[in-house]
Amino acid sequence: MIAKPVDTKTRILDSAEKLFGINGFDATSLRDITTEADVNLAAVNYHFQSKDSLIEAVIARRIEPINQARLALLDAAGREPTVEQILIAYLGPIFDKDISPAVMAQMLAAPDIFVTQLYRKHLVSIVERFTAALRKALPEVREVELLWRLHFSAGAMTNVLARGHLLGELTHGLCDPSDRPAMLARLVTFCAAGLRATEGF
Amino acid sequence: MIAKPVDTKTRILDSAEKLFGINGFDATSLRDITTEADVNLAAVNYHFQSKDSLIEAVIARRIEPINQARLALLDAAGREPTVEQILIAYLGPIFDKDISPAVMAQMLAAPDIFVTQLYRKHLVSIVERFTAALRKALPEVREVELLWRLHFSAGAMTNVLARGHLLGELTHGLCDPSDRPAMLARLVTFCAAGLRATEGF
DNA sequence: GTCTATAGGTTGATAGAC
DNA sequence: GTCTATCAACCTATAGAC
Repeated sequence: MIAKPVDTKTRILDSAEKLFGINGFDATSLRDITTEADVNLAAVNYHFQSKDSLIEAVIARRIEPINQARLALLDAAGREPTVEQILIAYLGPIFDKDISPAVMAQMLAAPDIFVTQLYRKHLVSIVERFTAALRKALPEVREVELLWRLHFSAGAMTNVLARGHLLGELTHGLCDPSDRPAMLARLVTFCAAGLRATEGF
Repeated sequence: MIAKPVDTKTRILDSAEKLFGINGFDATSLRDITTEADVNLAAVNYHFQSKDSLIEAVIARRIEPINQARLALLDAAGREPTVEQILIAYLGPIFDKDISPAVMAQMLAAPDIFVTQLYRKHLVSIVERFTAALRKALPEVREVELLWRLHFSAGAMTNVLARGHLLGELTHGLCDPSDRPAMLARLVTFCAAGLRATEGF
């Protein structure tokens, strides 16, 4: 079997994704990326014009297939999906795809303008679809509460993507972050309970 | 009333905290900080030796009073605190103190070594105390589950600290992130329900 | 303690040969 | 498309005068 040759552009994207995830966008220089990818420094500007555009490209390459998978799962759950089905449709693809979770996490700390831009470009329509589904599944939860709780859920998801791998270490092996399906199940259980919570305590 | 003069060291810490929160650790240069603080560039190295030590100092200055407030609240809740009381003791001080939430969020995206170090230095003993309290309040939840759910809760908290202010904008004003007590109450309700969730679905 | 000046190194981006 | 070479700007950290 002959290894398929990978073109320069893809090699840059792969290396950038890897290094961005480890060290962040700012701390990763174009030189780091081109060295890792074993391509020439000038190639990155030839293919992506600027570092900012490269960051955008790294994210866009992963987020679009994930969004497609999300909608497909939501549709497959039928006309009246449960809270759990909705959460699995939203969260599952992120855990499935060979996305670099760390890159997603880096976005959390990126400047507001950058995050807002990405949200509007890649996420707003998805979030609207899923919010609508949840609204229907949880008619007893007021709209404001629902939106806040979605925000909390997104945070739980991001944190587990960003730092899940440390949890194994910090709990002396008791928690196993490499078991992705189990992690997803736990996250869904947690968020579903939070979304369904009764107000006031 | 005469304004209290603020010394150089404090001015550097204040400016660093502000700028780190907005642009992150890497993207903020010592020049940015000294310009904002209106002090000389060399002063930062005189007072803090290096940029890394400055980052450490910025975080340590805030985290220690918070941890003290946390333990005080936990103690004040008595010998058998409820899940809600425990959560309020842990989460409340972060929302109270005039900490820069954004700086806390930046830590989330920092390199693993840095995060692990900070965790071990400032958080591990606190987390142990709170985990023990929760274990007692939730005897029906297995240890592994509890640890995972704490991780989820921490994520929800961090996300709301880091990006809560965007939620107002993104929900067209429906959610109001400036109402901190309401935000805390919602977060506590959400996490408490998640922590108490029944396994399997 | 505070300053100026600068060393010594990195960065993103580009010009121009092949 | 890919390379080398280089620019101009920026960075952290420090030496040494006051």
